[in-house]
Amino acid sequence: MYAIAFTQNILYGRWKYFILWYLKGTTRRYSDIKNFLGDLSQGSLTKQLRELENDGVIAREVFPVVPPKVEYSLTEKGMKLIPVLDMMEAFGKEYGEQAKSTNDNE
Amino acid sequence: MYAIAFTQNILYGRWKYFILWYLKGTTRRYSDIKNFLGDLSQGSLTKQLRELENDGVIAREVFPVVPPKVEYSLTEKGMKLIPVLDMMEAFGKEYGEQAKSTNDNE
DNA sequence: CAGAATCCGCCGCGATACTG
DNA sequence: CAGTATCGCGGCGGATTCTG
Repeated sequence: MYAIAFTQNILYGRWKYFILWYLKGTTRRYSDIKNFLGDLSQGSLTKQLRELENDGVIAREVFPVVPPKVEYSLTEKGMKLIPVLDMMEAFGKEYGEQAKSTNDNE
Repeated sequence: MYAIAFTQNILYGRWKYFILWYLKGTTRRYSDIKNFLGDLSQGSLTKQLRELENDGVIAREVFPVVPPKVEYSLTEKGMKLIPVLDMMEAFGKEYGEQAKSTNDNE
């Protein structure tokens, strides 16, 4: 049961789910991720990315070019989290959408 | 994709996962849950339970007896979250235990 | 472009005390 | 036994500024 705590700890963070979701099956640049998430600051994003990297679920590749270029992708370990995301999305689709029929603020 | 946010919001909380996990397939009393989780205070537990109840994933039944008795159980909606918990547990079992062999930083 | 470093506000959570 | 009410802290996340 404490296995859940381990997983929860990795995913605990406001943007972790979205980052992983966005990296699903693709490699993304730092600016792409930031642009996708939109609302968060660079400091927060970098922090979340570092944590995910430290937990071994995403990989960070730096290209030594003049305009800095850094790409992020899921590791093997990170891909194992996709089923979790899929289950969460399925649940949200079943129960979440109907609640925002005429209400779509924010 | 915002469906994930919906699910995340329901599960966001330090003890939500454990509470749902503990209620999986069973009805439990308030004191049972508290005893199971151990470390948290009554105030925190009640708050988490109220939130879960408000989100419609657990049901609360009060028995009007002299020593108060309240039982909690998963609703149909709550049972739909079990796959998420199972996926998280599977991931944690695969990666969590082996990682804590000799490494215990912070 | 992709950070690092710093400061700050919020609130989630815990501790405590009190109640029916 | 199962709460409610209040207070306070710690830590996450956000905003800003500065770098290579």
